[in-house]
Amino acid sequence: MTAKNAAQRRRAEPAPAAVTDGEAVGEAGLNLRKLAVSPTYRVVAETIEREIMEGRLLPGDRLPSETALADQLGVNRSTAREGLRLLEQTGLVVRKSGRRLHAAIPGHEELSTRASRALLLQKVTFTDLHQLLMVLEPSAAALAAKAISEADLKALEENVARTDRAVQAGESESVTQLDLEFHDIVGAAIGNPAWLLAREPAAKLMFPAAAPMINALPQASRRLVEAHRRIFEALRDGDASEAELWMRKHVIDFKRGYELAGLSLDQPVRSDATWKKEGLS
Amino acid sequence: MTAKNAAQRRRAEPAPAAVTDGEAVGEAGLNLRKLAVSPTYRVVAETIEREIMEGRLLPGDRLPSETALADQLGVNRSTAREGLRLLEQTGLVVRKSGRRLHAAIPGHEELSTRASRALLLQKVTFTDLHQLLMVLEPSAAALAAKAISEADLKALEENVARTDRAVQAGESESVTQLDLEFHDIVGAAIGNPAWLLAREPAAKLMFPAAAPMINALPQASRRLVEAHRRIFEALRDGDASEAELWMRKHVIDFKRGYELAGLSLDQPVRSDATWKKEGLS
DNA sequence: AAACTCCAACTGTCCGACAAACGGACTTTA
DNA sequence: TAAAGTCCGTTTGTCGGACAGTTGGAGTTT
Repeated sequence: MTAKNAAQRRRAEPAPAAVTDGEAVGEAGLNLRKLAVSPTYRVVAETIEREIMEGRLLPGDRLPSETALADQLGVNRSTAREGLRLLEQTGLVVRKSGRRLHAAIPGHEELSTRASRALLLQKVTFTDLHQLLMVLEPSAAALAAKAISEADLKALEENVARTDRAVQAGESESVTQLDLEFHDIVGAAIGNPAWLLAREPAAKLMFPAAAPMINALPQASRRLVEAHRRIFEALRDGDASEAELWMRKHVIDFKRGYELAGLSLDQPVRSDATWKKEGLS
Repeated sequence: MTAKNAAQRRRAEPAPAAVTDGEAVGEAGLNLRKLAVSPTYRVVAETIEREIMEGRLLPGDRLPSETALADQLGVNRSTAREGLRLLEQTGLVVRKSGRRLHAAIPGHEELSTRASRALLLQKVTFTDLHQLLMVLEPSAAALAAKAISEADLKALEENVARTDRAVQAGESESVTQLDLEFHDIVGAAIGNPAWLLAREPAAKLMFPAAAPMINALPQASRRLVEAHRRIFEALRDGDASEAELWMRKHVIDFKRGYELAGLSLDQPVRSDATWKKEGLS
């Protein structure tokens, strides 16, 4: 073997794990601190996490093999693995090409998926989502007008074209998907990660929730395309207030359509499509 | 033993785990699908996750013991554990009273902590955060004016008083903390989980980032208290536009102060205080 | 009914094993 | 010589089994 049995000397000693202190005592009196122990696997995770947060492990770097890691930290491989599983879910480590683990920074993709899920469980209503997006989306359009790139414009144009076709064909599934994509592109065009993170979880729930509406009200989807086109043109021309205006109309219209389709605004939204193919890979 | 060796019959058979299919083939041709396997521990996690998402496991319910779980799913306890670790990080299961695991719905607390961390790693700038909150906070104030509860009003009033004292005492640490809290209360007052989730990660980073400013510019913190007080009064009186107005002033002023204090707007924000005591428990 | 005792059931860790997949070095072929 | 093919050491995924320390209750005593 290479250099395996490094810190493994303490034989089978299931000690209550390391000690991460709670808080120092506020006032005078006893010099004790509420000592809180974390299970070792968490300490492992936190250790690696720190390595990444503090830049000693850069995104893309390969992590040590499980055995090596366990060895360095002086824990059993099983324990180290549990720690890795924690990080894996956080998105701080990812599987590149199947096996090997690499350090990474969690993208908004993973975060917003989890956030959406949480919102679902918290029984957000359509009204809740709409209230938020009613504020965010028009501003997003305005901001995007100043910052959008050629590439994004092109993507938008194509999106509008495809949405148009999907509407003609009456494919409600595709329409909602493309609708979501349209708004995502606008949001991303601002180039502000915080913004993206703020809108995406809600958007992911609200836009797909409208699938039934597309079926019920054919003219709704036609208005949708119209609005998208106007927004696209405004963005192309760098006309912030026009973009904002149409986006606002669009979002308002969206709610109206939802109501007209007989969908209840204050019921918790259902998930459906969102989760179908959402494997963690 | 009770009923342990249930599905354990297949002896040590490290099969490549279950098969969660990729996507069906789009066009004609081969009837194959890109088959993607997930490791068993993920399948375990996804299974339990589904139980929770679909309401068969309600928040608060005790999960089966690890052994029982492993038994039911026909996997080894170690594997089941790894699955649990995934869920643990997601917040879908929590430790109530130390040991036993209970189902839960992830609160905005955990989500926004992770989101903030991600934003840090993505090197968000102060400008980014401000751009978002500049849109969200004023609207939040306006919406809160219509919806705020007595309890929240009381909390706000107290917060303002304490902030006032902290400013007098020149405790910049407390001031930023209280500032953050003030805005959190306003955000929460709307009673919209989606809203909370949207603003919190950014708020958690932006407001604390101003600690140095409080020290450098004493009058800045005085203006801060003044603004908070005005906002509180407007909310108390149900005056939406006044609340919005002052919140907007306040947020604008915040940025000005930041600049005047010589802090650079387009540098990635640093973490500091945010992470110090952020253990996962 | 409240307080106390005690034990079975759990969790946290560790050890050891092994099949399958992967990655990279080495060899053969065009 | 570069492309294609082969082979073997690593590494990951799973499994089985063990054991110390805690904990939640059942059962008992006050």
